Amino acid sequence: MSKLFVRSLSWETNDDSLKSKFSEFGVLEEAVVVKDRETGRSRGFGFVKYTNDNDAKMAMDKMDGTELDGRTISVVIAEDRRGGGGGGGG
DNA sequence: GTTGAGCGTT
Repeated sequence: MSKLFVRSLSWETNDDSLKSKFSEFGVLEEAVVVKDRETGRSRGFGFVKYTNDNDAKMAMDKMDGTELDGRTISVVIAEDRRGGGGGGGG
């Protein structure tokens, strides 16, 4: 499993816009843009998960530093924040 | 009608 954390996203960037762009580097298992739960606006960052670890690194290396919707985005390996990790912590 | 560092929700 390879999850990527996209930062510096434009306010107009949506899940579809993000996917449409990253989908060119590999098959996206999930591409979503974190938005405010109240208003629903984009918080400026999103997540992208690839079905292949290689594709993830490719996109991360390729997309990172590029421009999206007019804003230079940053792509980095996202950490597993949600979920305490199956099997209980040690 | 706004804002700008960061790791989300079923």
